[in-house]
Amino acid sequence: MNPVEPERSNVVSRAPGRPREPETDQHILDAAFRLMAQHGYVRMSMDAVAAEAGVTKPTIYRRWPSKIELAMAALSAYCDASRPPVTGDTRSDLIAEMEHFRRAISRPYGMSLYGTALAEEHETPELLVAFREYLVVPRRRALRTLLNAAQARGELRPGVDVALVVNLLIGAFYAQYVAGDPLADDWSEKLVDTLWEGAASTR
Amino acid sequence: MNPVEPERSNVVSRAPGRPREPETDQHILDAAFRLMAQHGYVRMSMDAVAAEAGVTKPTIYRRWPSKIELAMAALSAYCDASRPPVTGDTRSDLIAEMEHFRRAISRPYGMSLYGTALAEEHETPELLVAFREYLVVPRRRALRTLLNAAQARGELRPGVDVALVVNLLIGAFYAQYVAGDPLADDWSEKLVDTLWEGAASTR
DNA sequence: TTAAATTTACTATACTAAATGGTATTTATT
DNA sequence: AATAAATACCATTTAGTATAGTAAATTTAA
Repeated sequence: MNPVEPERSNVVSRAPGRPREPETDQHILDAAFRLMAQHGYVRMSMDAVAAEAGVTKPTIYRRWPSKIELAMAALSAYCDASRPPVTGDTRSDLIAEMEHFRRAISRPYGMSLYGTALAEEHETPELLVAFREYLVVPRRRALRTLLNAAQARGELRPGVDVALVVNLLIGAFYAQYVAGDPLADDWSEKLVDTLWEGAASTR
Repeated sequence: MNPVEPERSNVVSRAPGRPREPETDQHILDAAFRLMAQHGYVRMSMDAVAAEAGVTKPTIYRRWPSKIELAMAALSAYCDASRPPVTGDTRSDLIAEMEHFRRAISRPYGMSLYGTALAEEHETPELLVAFREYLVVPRRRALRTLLNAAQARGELRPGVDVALVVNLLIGAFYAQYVAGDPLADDWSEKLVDTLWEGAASTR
């Protein structure tokens, strides 16, 4: 997933020859990510990536052997490991995590990446695999950890499937977006509370 | 959204000239829908549609003026108005509707269409608009109707946002699919029950 | 110490082969 | 005569490559 490193005969001493421009890797990855989110994988052209990164095409191909490799590297590089801190209060921790998610998909083109990853499922399955690994799994794992802790503290109704609750939480955002409705500021709070208390009026 | 009809000076008498092949419209729409679902809108080529429909490109362009118009027509034609019957039992009606949905996105390429519609949000926004109108809105409306009736019967906890419950129900499928996990046969039932009773152990 | 040789990175440009949306022209059918 | 359909075509775009020359680093030799 990382750029192809030039061979080195000696680990300590610098390799001979002109060293790579140090900032170029990131410029290319940023451009690729942005163009893929905005236009989709198919419409992300290598010419456009080169132009936006301020380099030429051979400079890209020196680092990544193909368009799909570049796209996967861009997803990997974007992978946002920063998560909201865990306090131990289940409700506020869930809301914080969902707010983090809401802001992510409220960014410009924040949801389009989901689209192109799903759309490429059959043509370019590696893209969906990478997308899941770098952008989907980390958030799901964080939510699962929160809910497992709540379950250990006896805060969950017996028999509740934690994975299903994760799907309910995350999916509600997808559904709202797919429907074309806006994600209001108090959405995360209402979402967590409704799911926590349930929809039914009687037990 | 319908194919362009040739002008007719007289409603009763037949229009002059060679009549259109009667089944061609549907063949083209079927091919367009299938190819769009399988390969995505960008990769759905007019040549491939023509080949799969057993016609030539000008035959398509006689009916729809452009690729995007054909794609929207294909979505419209696919629009599945058939819904499971409503019995009045909220739980079983919800489960039936969700099972209907589960089967739809479990079909081959059933979810890829969501992907390409989302991916085209900025390049071809008409596609997402049509997708919402023909494939998203009908299902959401059916669920909303079910839940409104339940609410009128006092079956919902006071203050519950019906639109939010719709998002929770539908979105859970999306989230499961995006995560790459299979949609088991008892999914709809577990989903409805979990959401109905809530996740919390105490009131 | 210094200059040349070597090695690698980068730019610029052109190119290929294939695919694509759309059309002008011709032929077939009623 | 009038319309539908088929053939052949066009202009453009695209991923990827090839070539020629320049820039920046190290290695080697005088």
